[in-house]
Amino acid sequence: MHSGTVASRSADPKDSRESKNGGRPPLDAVSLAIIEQLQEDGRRPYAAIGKAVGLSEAAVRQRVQKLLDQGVMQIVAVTDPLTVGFRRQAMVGIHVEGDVEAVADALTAMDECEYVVMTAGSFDLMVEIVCEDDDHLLEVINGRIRAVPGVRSTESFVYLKLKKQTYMWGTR
Amino acid sequence: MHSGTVASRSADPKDSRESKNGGRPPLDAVSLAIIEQLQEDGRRPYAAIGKAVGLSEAAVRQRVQKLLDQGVMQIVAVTDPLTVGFRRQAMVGIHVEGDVEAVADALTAMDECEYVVMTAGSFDLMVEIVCEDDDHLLEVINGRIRAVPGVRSTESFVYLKLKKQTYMWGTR
DNA sequence: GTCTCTGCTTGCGGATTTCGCAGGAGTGGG
DNA sequence: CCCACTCCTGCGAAATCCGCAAGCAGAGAC
Repeated sequence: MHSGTVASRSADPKDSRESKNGGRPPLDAVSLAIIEQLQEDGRRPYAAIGKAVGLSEAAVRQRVQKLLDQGVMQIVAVTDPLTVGFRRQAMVGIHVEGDVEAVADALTAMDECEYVVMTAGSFDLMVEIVCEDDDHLLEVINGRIRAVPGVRSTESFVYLKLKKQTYMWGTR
Repeated sequence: MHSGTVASRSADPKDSRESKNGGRPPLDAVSLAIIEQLQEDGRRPYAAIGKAVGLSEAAVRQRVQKLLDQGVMQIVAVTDPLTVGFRRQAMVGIHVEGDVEAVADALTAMDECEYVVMTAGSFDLMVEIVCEDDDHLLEVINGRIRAVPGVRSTESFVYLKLKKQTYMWGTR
């Protein structure tokens, strides 16, 4: 029902330059503040957020709902995978020949790829892999990733220890 | 109050091999299921989670609280930084001489480092940097990171486009 | 000017959820 | 056996969520 609002926006000719990253105006200052609140505590009640950002409870509720619908943010539990039983993680740098985006899409479709980003530098693509054990990791990297058409070569960086993991941009 | 529980556990001699990653038994199956639920929706009510994992509402609440207190998981809003006004991101690979962990700690203390991990491979450390613009990025990488004692050299991979970002391990 | 659209506010009530606390069951130590 | 500890359940009271309605203000379009 809320998505109807978004759809009507897309129909607006002025929004034709809308791309996948979301061609919407960078983001309102108040919404930023709301996101900050939820980055500190994803379960913080709407009333408390409203008090913090200077909005009514209902307004906060509407904004949060829209932000979620639009995919601008998501409220989720995050963990250190090592703690949750995934014993092998790695960052993999990839050299691509041909269409980088196509390769990225193929990797995105893999469950074990938790993070996929196109980069400038000596790698065209960097992906983070989450696996249960060494065999699994080997199978994913040497079996599946290298099998993707366009992947010229890969370089792996197995995780030894996760030192920091935050989601607090804007909170500074 | 709940932290007291943790402290008493630490006092147990059997837990002496407890390290920073948390020397606790890999994690209960039920807790795993709870985390899965919260990875799908960080605001899902305790009663609904309880129904899904076969526990009472109160029990789920206690478990979640403990998981949060222990730092096993956190419930937060996550966004694509590009959407939120941070226009420059980069992964930085670092070669270290001397104590890798000390360097990692120094980088962890920097606000702009969102992600710090010790790796095996041609880099000793990989860190993800979130900045507002090119100047900021330059200052962080060439000014601050390289100034950390023990950093021998760095290699940067500027983000062009974030293709995937999930937090759904265990959901497969 | 008027009309319309969008977004915020206030207020409301009912359903739902959160939260604290009083037990009860199971375990391991002395 | 008893104690201490952990984990669970059940149950009210308080707070929160959620939908809805009416009113208002600003921005455009015409």
